[in-house]
Amino acid sequence: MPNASSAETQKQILDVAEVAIAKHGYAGTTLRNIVSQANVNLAAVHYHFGSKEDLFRSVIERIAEPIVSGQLSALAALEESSDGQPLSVEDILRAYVQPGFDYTVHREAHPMRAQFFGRCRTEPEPVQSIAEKQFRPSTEKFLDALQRALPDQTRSQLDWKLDLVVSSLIRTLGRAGKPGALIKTDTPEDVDQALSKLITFLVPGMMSN
Amino acid sequence: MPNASSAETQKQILDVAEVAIAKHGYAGTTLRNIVSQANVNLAAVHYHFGSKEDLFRSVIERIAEPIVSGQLSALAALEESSDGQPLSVEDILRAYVQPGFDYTVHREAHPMRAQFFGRCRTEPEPVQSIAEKQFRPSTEKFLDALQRALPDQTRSQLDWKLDLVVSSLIRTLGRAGKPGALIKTDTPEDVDQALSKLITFLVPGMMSN
DNA sequence: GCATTATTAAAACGTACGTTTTAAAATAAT
DNA sequence: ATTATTTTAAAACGTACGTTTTAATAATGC
Repeated sequence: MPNASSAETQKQILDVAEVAIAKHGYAGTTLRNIVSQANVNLAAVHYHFGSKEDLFRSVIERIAEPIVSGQLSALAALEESSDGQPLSVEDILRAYVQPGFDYTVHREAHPMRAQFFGRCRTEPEPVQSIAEKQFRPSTEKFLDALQRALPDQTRSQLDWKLDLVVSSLIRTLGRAGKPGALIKTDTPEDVDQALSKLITFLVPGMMSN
Repeated sequence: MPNASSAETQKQILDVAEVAIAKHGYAGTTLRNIVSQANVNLAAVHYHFGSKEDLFRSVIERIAEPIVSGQLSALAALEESSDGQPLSVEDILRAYVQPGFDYTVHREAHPMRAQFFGRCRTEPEPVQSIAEKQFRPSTEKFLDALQRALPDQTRSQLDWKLDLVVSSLIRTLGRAGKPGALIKTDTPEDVDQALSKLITFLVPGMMSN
């Protein structure tokens, strides 16, 4: 029966691990570095999570969940209010991209979170598979929606196009604040404008055949 | 005065290091793993390159050079044959993307090369800076060309757009052969068709304002 | 209160890392 | 041919890794 301080310890480890992995990658992140920043004992990682890889898995799951459920509910809300008419590509992409923007820029989330996602798509196995597995349910539903909106495009075409949308989203979020980036500051106006520009950049390519 | 076998040793180290870093990242790649695969002595790395970081620098430089010079000569050829008329966005993007396709898919280069580029844009410093420095001269020239072709767009807009083009290029190359990827096989027809589809996807967004 | 469990703490385990050192072998120069 | 130099080889250096073990402390159940 876990107590309050146990949950705190776990949260501190997860918080620090998330940023550390985003900054230095999985192999470049050491447990000793994590526990030092988190002010917990080294053995706590194995006690609460089992191993370094299991800790990584927990970090990914915790991060992905709110984004995936945000995407799914945004899509559901769209379909709810459309009364069976096909959705526009722009609306679909917005629903897909918006939660990532919200959770990495607007809200409490650490700005390093986008960097973390970028790493999830380039790190060696099993990191890639673990991350992809987390997002698959959402990806499938959005591909279905895109297929209905763009019936003259093949599924495989939509596959790689949506994959490039994700690449663009991650890159945009990860470069926020850096010189030449689309997102200049983290003010809501800046972020909303950036989101619109990103959508404007992506939608025409999505529709072109 | 280096001899023939010295150059061979260096090449073997560079070849193996390139693939290893692409697969496992900088921190995940060990010198002992490299020299074991390359059949050279551990001390040879420090003797020929100085340190692990210097080796990494050498790998990046060797890979970037042919691509950058390919991009620059393609752009120069375009401007040569256009007699001062503005270039089309499609032609510019083709000149920019083509060398990457050639050197990572068509030719002798290892298919892991695209993965390597992807890593260069996400790995911690100083890796990112080293890589970006290699491509900057080409990037600047292409931004100039895009600015002439799209005078109604701001430079900062072209900045992040071209950056997303690079992201899409790298992602497309890195996923070649995997399920759902744009590049299905490494046959010239497949690759050329994939390049055209990628350009078709990117050009409209590049022009939209 | 006492026994039991859950959690933290500290130390040590074996392994592997990047690097340096020392010496041997191969190559080039005179 | 013999010196001088370059390159390879082997071993060791100090450090740090993920993990395990052992013990102490804090919380819970009866």
